Amino acid sequence: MQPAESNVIKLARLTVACTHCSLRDVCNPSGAERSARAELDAIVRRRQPLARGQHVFRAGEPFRAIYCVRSGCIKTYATTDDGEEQVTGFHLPGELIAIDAMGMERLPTAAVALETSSICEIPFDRLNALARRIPGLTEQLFALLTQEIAHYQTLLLLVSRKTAEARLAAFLLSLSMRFGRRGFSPSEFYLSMSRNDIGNFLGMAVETVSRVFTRFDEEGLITVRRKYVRIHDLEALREVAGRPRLEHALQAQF
Amino acid sequence: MQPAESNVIKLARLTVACTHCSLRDVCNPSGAERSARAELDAIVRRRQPLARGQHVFRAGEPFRAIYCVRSGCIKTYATTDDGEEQVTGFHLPGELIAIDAMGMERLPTAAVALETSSICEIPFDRLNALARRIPGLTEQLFALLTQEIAHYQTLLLLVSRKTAEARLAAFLLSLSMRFGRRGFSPSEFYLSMSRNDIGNFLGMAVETVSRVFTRFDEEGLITVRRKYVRIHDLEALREVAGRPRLEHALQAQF
DNA sequence: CGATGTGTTGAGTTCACTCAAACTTAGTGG
DNA sequence: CCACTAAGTTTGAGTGAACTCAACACATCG
Repeated sequence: MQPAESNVIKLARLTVACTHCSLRDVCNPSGAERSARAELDAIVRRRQPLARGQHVFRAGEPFRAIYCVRSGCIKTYATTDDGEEQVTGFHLPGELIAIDAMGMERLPTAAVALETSSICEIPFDRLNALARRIPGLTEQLFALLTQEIAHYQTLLLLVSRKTAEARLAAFLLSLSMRFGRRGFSPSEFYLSMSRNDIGNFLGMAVETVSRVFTRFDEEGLITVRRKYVRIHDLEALREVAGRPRLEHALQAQF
Repeated sequence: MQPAESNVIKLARLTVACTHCSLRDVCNPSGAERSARAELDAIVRRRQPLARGQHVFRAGEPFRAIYCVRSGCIKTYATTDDGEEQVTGFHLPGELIAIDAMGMERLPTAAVALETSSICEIPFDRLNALARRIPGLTEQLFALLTQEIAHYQTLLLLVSRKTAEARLAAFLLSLSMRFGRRGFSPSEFYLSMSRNDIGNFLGMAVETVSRVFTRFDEEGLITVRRKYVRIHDLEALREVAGRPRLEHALQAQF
């Protein structure tokens, strides 16, 4: 009984991951969606589920494939020459990782599971071969890369122009939206990343992350208890996320 | 006499821009460099020189081409919903702009000349057509995009983990390296961007930019007078650029 | 030669950091 | 099963780097 039920859950989650996958509408522009989708499916490989703390890949390894998260949560991070780490993203089911390595020899970032996670592997050479035959696929890959660039532009703006409160609000809104889009609750979820990871990602100290969480809780915007988060006032959170840090510099722009 | 001399200079600069262009080794991997280069040359269009303050394009315009800076300096910037600006880069001769729009409908960032500048236009549809015939070109375009992503990862790390001094030192080093690579002096150059632009780009107030410049000058690292900069101690500057901001958070990583 | 924009310098303030300690939870072995 | 440990989180106190506001200096230009 237990195994059966767990299978049901797994299948449900896998379906979610597939129908909401970032590669889902890879072939929409061209008419021949059906066959293209089938071909894409054929080259995708399911990998063994990863336990918390296991790496999908490490920085510097040769780049061979891109990956799609099916369930769980994957953290990606870059390491600098002087050993510093910068968390570059948290990836939920349906989202792709290692796309920042397309066209590179080696992976610039590492990826590690924050909880038990399952992923799909899409060998890059086979994807490339497919792209040569399917019109529109290359354009879709370009689009994925430019979306990645847009992600960094947003993040940069967030970190350099916004207060700690605005950053965390934006972070929660981002998670909410992405959970919602994938069929999970947008107002209630568990944070699989530590306060340390959040702080690193948003460029603030762990203590500040913790303090801002409690402040939001006290103000009634959210309820937070450790990993659990419930968003009460989405609109107020949006208002907070918009608050700029450099009032002065902004005035000077106009 | 004057016109002739100015022509000589112009030609020299153009040559610099071409032999050091980012698209220069676009076709190296495949053997047929020569013909590919010629074909690429054929689709490149020279545009009228731009005066200071003139836009190459604005955010939201339909994306049709990527551009290569031949001379001068181009600033790119993103604008958010709430009207805030984020300078995303300064582009020197030989560097490409609008590559963050490849595969998008519309341009996400705007580009404006900071001084009299000349640029090349490479229509994207023709580049795509070329890519279909020349093996390796698509991979090169992917590489350009991932380099752009790497640029943002670096910038993010810089803004979120480094002190104001480290940011400005890194900024100067970046300019120095890029000028040097393009055949200009790596130790002596003019900043065509304002303090405001620098501050915006690096996420710090104008006054701080100014103060750090004078501090570097007093310490003998550089000589700075308005737009003019001369780097005296490259190694010391590298040392400063490496200084992290969050000593605490970093220790917690290990 | 004022005018305007850009850059510099000074004074005071504040937000987020560091250091320190207490508390909570999850995991481990007696 | 519970004490014990380790890791992660929260809370408190004090500090400092970078911000804001304000005034001044310098350059460019009609």
